[in-house]
Amino acid sequence: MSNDLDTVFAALADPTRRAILAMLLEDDMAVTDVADPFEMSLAAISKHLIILTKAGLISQEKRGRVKWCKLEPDALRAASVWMQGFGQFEPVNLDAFERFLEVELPVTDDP
Amino acid sequence: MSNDLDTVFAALADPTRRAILAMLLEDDMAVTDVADPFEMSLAAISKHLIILTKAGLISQEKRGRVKWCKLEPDALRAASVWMQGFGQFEPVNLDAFERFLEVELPVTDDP
DNA sequence: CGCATATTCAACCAAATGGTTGACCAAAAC
DNA sequence: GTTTTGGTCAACCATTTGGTTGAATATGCG
Repeated sequence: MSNDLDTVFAALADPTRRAILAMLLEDDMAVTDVADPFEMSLAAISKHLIILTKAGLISQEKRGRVKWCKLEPDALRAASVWMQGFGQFEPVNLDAFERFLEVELPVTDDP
Repeated sequence: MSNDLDTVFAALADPTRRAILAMLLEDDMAVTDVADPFEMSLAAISKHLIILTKAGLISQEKRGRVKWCKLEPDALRAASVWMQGFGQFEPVNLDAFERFLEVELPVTDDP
């Protein structure tokens, strides 16, 4: 039984894609600008964006020759709901979130 | 073991592994009993359990010839925290996040 | 128009993933 | 002891993944 959690979690499993999501958290971006800080080819980033789109994590809208990418947090929320099934979480740990921001957000260092 | 988001999300991306986690939510289980409801081989389930262990989502303890599997929600918690960053706020705002925590998620003791 | 820019497509590649079998080892049961 | 049970290991296989290039397709600009 393959549901959309498969694609959402698989999309989140790649550090490049998580870095892209972090970038889109700040603002909508064109594909070329998303690709800019990464060392890989534009085609590779384009593929990552397609994966994120199929997972519903972002949406892409073409205006002119520029395709704009926009964060769509609803899919993340769905995954989060799945996790609530494991309801034994302690409340969200702020320290962990801050550590995430320090480690994950500087996308220029991303492998 | 590792709380790396890569391995945690990759582990969660497989429906068999999510089903295993759901089973372990009810109680600790031996490897053979985990494998029982699935149609695949015991070796395949054993591999899935190793992946879950490496992701830190479960732990395995051998008592006698039986290896017991136990849910370890810490890694899930880390992933959940990561997702909260996207689900709740448009621009990441730590102050707002902290305020949100105080209002919406009052700290309680370990359940 | 002619050319640059933005993005994808197609073919290819190496490595990882998810599964299978059969041999193997340790612990328990008879 | 011998056999059964619990579980992993090793080798293999098919498919997917993440990346590369180079060509192709639009769109905008001078």
